[in-house]
Amino acid sequence: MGKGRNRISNRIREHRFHAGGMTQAELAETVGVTRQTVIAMEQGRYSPSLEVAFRTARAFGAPLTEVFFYDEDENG
Amino acid sequence: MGKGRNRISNRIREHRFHAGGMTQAELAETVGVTRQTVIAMEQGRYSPSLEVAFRTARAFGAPLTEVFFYDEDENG
DNA sequence: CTCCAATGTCATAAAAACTAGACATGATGT
DNA sequence: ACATCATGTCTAGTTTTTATGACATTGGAG
Repeated sequence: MGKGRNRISNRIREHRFHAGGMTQAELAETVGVTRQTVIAMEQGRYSPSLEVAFRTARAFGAPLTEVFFYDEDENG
Repeated sequence: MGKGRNRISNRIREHRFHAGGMTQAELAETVGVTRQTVIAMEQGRYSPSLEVAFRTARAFGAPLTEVFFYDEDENG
């Protein structure tokens, strides 16, 4: 969907560090995606599929809504 | 992604009816997607993007995790 | 019965997510 | 200096999501 910038933000990085310094590669394997996907996701370059989002949150033992956020502003 | 069946389930239909009989077409316009997307999503034929999932939940005034569910069984 | 709204299907095509591999850089360690 | 790990970039390709439009079915209302 992406006309302009992404309305989705996340705290993947914080969760990785909080999880004892889990690397992007480790997270990727746990989630079942490639390292590239983790990097792009973490940088907010695109919003992942709901399934990947759920598995990512689950990798941290956190609910999805504590890892991903919908920034609502303007036209909504 | 998507080898076997979908691990994502949802209660979109229940929320639609609970929201005073909101139609699929109305939901589609509120969310900003087409009617087809709502139908496929509601039937669980695929897991939507996180952004669409957030907007869908928001259309019901409910948190994402009350509309979409990650069914974890086997090889998680 | 006829009209219409709501749901659903099918096919085609564009856009976005995701994969795979090569390569660059900064930090850390030997 | 050399090796290694973690991060990040780039290009190119596959898969999935999403759009568009045409059409079938069901149920209710006039």
